[in-house]
Amino acid sequence: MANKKNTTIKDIANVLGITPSAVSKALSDHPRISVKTKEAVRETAKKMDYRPNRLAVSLRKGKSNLVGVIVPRAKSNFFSSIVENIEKSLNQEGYNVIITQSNESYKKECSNIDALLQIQVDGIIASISNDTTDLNHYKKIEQNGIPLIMFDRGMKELEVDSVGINDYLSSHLVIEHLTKQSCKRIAHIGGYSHIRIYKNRLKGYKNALKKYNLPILEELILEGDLTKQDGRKKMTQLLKLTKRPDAVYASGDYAALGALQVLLENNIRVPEDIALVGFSNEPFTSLVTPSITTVNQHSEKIGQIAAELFLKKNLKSDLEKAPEYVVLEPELIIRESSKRQ
Amino acid sequence: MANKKNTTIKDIANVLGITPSAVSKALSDHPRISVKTKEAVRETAKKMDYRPNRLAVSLRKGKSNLVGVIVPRAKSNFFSSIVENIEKSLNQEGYNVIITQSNESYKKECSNIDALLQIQVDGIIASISNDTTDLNHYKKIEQNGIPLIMFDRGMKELEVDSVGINDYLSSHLVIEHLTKQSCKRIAHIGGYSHIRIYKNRLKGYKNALKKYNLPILEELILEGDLTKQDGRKKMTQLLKLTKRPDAVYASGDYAALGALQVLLENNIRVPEDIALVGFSNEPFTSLVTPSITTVNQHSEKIGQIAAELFLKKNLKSDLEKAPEYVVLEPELIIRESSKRQ
DNA sequence: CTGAAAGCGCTAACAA
DNA sequence: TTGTTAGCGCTTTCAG
Repeated sequence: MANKKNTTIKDIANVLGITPSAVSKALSDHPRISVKTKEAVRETAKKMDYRPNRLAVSLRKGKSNLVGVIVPRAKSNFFSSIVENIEKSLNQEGYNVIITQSNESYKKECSNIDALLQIQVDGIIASISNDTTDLNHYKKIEQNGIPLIMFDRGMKELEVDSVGINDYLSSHLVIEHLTKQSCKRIAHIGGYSHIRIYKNRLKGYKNALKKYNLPILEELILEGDLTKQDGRKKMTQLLKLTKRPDAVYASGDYAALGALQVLLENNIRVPEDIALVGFSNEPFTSLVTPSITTVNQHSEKIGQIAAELFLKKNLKSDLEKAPEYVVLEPELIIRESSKRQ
Repeated sequence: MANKKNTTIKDIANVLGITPSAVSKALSDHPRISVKTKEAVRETAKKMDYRPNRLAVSLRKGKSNLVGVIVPRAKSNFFSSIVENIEKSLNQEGYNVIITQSNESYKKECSNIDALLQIQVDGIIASISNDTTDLNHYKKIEQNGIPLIMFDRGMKELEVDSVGINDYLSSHLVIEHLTKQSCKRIAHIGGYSHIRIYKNRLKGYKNALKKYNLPILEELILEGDLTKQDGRKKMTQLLKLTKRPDAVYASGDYAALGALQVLLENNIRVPEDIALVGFSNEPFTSLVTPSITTVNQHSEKIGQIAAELFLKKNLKSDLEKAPEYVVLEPELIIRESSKRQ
């Protein structure tokens, strides 16, 4: 913080021979201040390079104009694009955004929340880490009386505003596409099912199999953290089966990438022997060979809507209102890894 | 900010029948407070879920315990890994880190700096955007009396603490390797040379060519923003030459990727016809086919050192000290895109 | 239209 | 060992 003393409202007042309160009012364009004074104040403020002390303003107003964002991983293109759009929307409204990442760790998530609450953010926009099952730290946010908005990964136990895509439908699109490629034994590498989106994708997967008269085989349904490592492990496991799958639908692109690597290492042709579909449309899916079919989640939209939900909640400061759930339509992006024809 | 009134130091004082100042001192473990009082205060503080109001503390102390970080792009693995390590180091010291991204835009960089100064961060750790030539906004930071630390991309005009790798040497490693693959016409897709690191890489490139008795050909030296798009453009341009290069050294992995795409689209064999080297060791360089040879910049180290530089400067609050420059050794990672043997 | 004064929550001299 | 007091910079009633 400044060594060189910043000019304060008082300095301006002294220069102009008026009181600090008059300066404050002039600066905030109070109606009962003469135009002449206002102009004088604004002018000397500029001349003296006056910048209001946000700390003081916040302390006084009980509002920091800071919004905290918690993402599981900032590297992921999906999340970073969401963050970008949250920032864009909130900056326009005069908020500054503080980005933190949990690295998929429950512990880091807790400390992030603590840090944000301590900084006195006006609200938190978050996506839950894979590692999180206990939700008490999220309840702290409510207890602080500030809004919480969730995106992508929510939890049914947490009744807060949220935005995400229709995961159930996503699975339907994937399975529909794979059956058209005449796949019959479709495996699913899923995320932890305590997280709603993964649960819904699993549900959609099972339901779609039924719809297309395919059997649901427990040995083909796996659950993990969807990292590249996890994808490798799960694919290796699937290859050990006496009856191998002829398609793999992974609930995340990184897991799909890991699976692809294992397949290629074992000289299994993709998609001819085993077709592959990922989730999230990370940029690398179009870079690898073969390119990976995946589901686009409209990250820009998600960020924007999350910001809007916060603004709405914050404006009304009506935390008791029933939560609003926004659900976007998924889009299947078909690439080489699943196109047999 | 809290609707439900948070407990303050005063509340605790009232409960215990002592004064706020006694509570304050007890909480900060002041030596001249009785152990009994301290215990009582700590206990009721916990019971009442007391959390100090950082705004008030900051206002009072003239120190926010916030450090701002500006990265050109948060998506890039290089930068996100640096940020991760800055966070890790500074959190340990009780600082919270605010991450902002300039998206390689001068304008956004300015507004980021303004935002950070307004939030009253205690220091800023930044890497310059490609788009930036004017440096007045950085001087504002000094004017605010807080330390500025630069990493990776610095500017010679800015005499501040900084950390990066030996770019000059990096180019030498690259050219040495390429000559060993018997490349004779090595093109360079460089970054804007007003940015020091790109200038140094260019210098290293030219110098190494001389060392290996290869001619410096201006038509093989290009300059741009090093995006994938830019890489495509520059590669296309190089292919139009009557005498094509037999190797391309790009100062960034994204540009290398763009170049690779163009090469493959034109059925040019990599590395047999044209060898390719990138810079930064982004994860995708090992994922594409052929995998891309690149330079590892030790991002973890850079983040950690940047944090240390800040702490040192901040501790001494001695902004006048001569700036410290930390230079790390680069490491060439040889992959398929340049291995001819 | 402008000024006086109180106070947001906390800390730190100085007193007692 | 504890209390008193002033004040960080700003906003906001309430008077004038």
